[in-house]
Amino acid sequence: MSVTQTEILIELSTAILRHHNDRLECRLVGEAEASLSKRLPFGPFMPDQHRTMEIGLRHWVREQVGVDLAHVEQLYTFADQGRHASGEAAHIVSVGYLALTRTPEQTLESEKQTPAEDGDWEDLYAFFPWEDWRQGRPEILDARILPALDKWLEKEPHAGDRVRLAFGRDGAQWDEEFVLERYELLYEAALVEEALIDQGKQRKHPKPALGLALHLDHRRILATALGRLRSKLKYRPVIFDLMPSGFTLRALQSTTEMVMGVNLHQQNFRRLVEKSGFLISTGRTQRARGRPAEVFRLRHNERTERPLSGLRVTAGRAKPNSP
Amino acid sequence: MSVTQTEILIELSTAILRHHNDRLECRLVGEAEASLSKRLPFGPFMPDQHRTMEIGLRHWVREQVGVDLAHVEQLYTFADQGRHASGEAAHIVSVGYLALTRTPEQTLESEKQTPAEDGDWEDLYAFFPWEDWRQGRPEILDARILPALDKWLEKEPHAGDRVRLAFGRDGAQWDEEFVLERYELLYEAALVEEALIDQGKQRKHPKPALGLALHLDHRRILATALGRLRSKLKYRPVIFDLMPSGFTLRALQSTTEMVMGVNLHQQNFRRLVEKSGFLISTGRTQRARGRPAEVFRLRHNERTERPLSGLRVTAGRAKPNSP
DNA sequence: TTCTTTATACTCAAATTGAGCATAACTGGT
DNA sequence: ACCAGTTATGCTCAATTTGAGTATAAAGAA
Repeated sequence: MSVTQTEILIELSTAILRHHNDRLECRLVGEAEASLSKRLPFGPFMPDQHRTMEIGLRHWVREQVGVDLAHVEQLYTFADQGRHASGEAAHIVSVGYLALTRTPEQTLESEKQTPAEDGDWEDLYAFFPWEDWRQGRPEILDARILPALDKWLEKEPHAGDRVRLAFGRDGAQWDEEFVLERYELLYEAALVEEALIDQGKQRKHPKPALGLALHLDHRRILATALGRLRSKLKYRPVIFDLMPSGFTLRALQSTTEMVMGVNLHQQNFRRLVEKSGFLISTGRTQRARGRPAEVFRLRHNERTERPLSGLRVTAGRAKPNSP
Repeated sequence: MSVTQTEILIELSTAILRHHNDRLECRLVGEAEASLSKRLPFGPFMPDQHRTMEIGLRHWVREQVGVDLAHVEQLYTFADQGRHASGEAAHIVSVGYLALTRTPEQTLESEKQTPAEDGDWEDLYAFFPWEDWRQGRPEILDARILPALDKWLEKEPHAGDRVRLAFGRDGAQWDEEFVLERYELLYEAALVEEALIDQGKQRKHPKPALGLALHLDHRRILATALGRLRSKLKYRPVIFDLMPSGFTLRALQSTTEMVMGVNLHQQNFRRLVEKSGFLISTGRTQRARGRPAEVFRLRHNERTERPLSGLRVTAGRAKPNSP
């Protein structure tokens, strides 16, 4: 059995997320110079130096970013032709990872300004504005996305059902986990900038782009990351890997809402969390504007491995914060 | 940024599952000759010839196995050193896939003998006897696995909590999704044959092995596949990709039980499925020993993409079939 | 006919979920 | 000190879902 003709190069790319500045943020590297935008932290997998890919990944993250990773999870391996600049000597296979990092410590209201070392953390929803339903249904959906998809569907009617399910039309429910499916459809319909670039077309901005673009397929990896995280929240306690050691229930809820992109019923969220038994009260209390809140911490925080059951949050019919 | 020193070779390996002969079966290839046992269907990824890895995978499956794949899903990419025979020129990275294939058609009770072309399909639980709880708690657990793990834990006490959670001891629930976690623990404790081989130790059968071994890390891929399938059943309707076009509710339940490794409450299963709205009755009926059963088929079977909601089966407290 | 077997139909209580209302404990302004 | 605004926490209640049975229907076998 003969061997590959083109040399294969494995690129490890990581979506590193954190909750900071009251946003869900993603770490980016690279100067926003010439050609295209930023990229995820990444580096080649070098089997001679790294026993496993995760070790390699932690190496690159340590080198490019100065953060401790709380949770690391392999997402998907992409090897599509055409997603990477062709004409290169090697064929690039890209292995995407999701990593979560804990908020340093109690971000007090007073010191919200970003410290200098913070480098390049971008609001995750800047890449996917249609995924954030916390203020209600995003206008961009009805104003631009669905009309554009409808126009595309005239040429590609076979995709009608996929659009219907991914974007929750005609009775189908909006499923917040289908982040990747939605992004892929927008890519296929050439509504995101990366699609135009991959097709070699000029960037003739007929309309402003849908969300910020990223290098190569990095936004696809990011979409996979968000979808996976949203899904995983429901059955594994990964949300705590975004929290500092002590936190209020309100902070936990905000983080959850940020990830899920929807608002939750506060009292029911409290009931859910208390019943789950994950948390234990530190005697402390934290004060802000209203009544001071009890500060909790994770029970089993000695163990890094905690394959427990997750939070089972559901979007429910909670009203958006504002009109 | 320089390039890898060792050449990288990507191997695509697929766990192909089907429900046949009243078993959940996995397709194997390769003569059970010299060194080690069978392997999963596999082949190298050749970027010059296959635009995506999935296309490459379908190519190898078509070449080695003569089945139509209903569902194909990428599982995980393994690149651990030491899991593959070292000393080779290239470093092998192994991308594991799960594929489901539909039972050809109504397997009548009368023709249960395996046709000749059936080649090499092995009972999945031959590899993981501790995962099948349909006849009640497998004896192998208390008879051999847990005692051996306890002995191992004396040397590696740090793994105590992982064992507790994976194998459901001291109040922890047995979670049928933790197939991979359990297999990895058995590997680390050197209780499966692959571990001995990877350590270069002689095969000095002190005790019979735990389950059938496979080539390289193929059993790990298979464990990943079973765990993923068990998990996915609960939120996506993948079970139907193991069914023929028409089937009775009892057949659907049996397949589900086979995958989950537990028995379900028949009346509640029926209620669940009916409420889900996936099925539609063909007027037909199928008879066997008792009252004839209605034959159903999937509603949307025109579409291959059906990101709908899944079955949410729970193990409940159903009693095992027999003592 | 009378068993035996399997399918299907209902019932019922316990648990969970979705939504509110009510109260407590602060801050800030007057 | 008092009041308005804000956030946390406690509790209730009805609708739904779940777990587990009991009852009945429709075959084949004895």
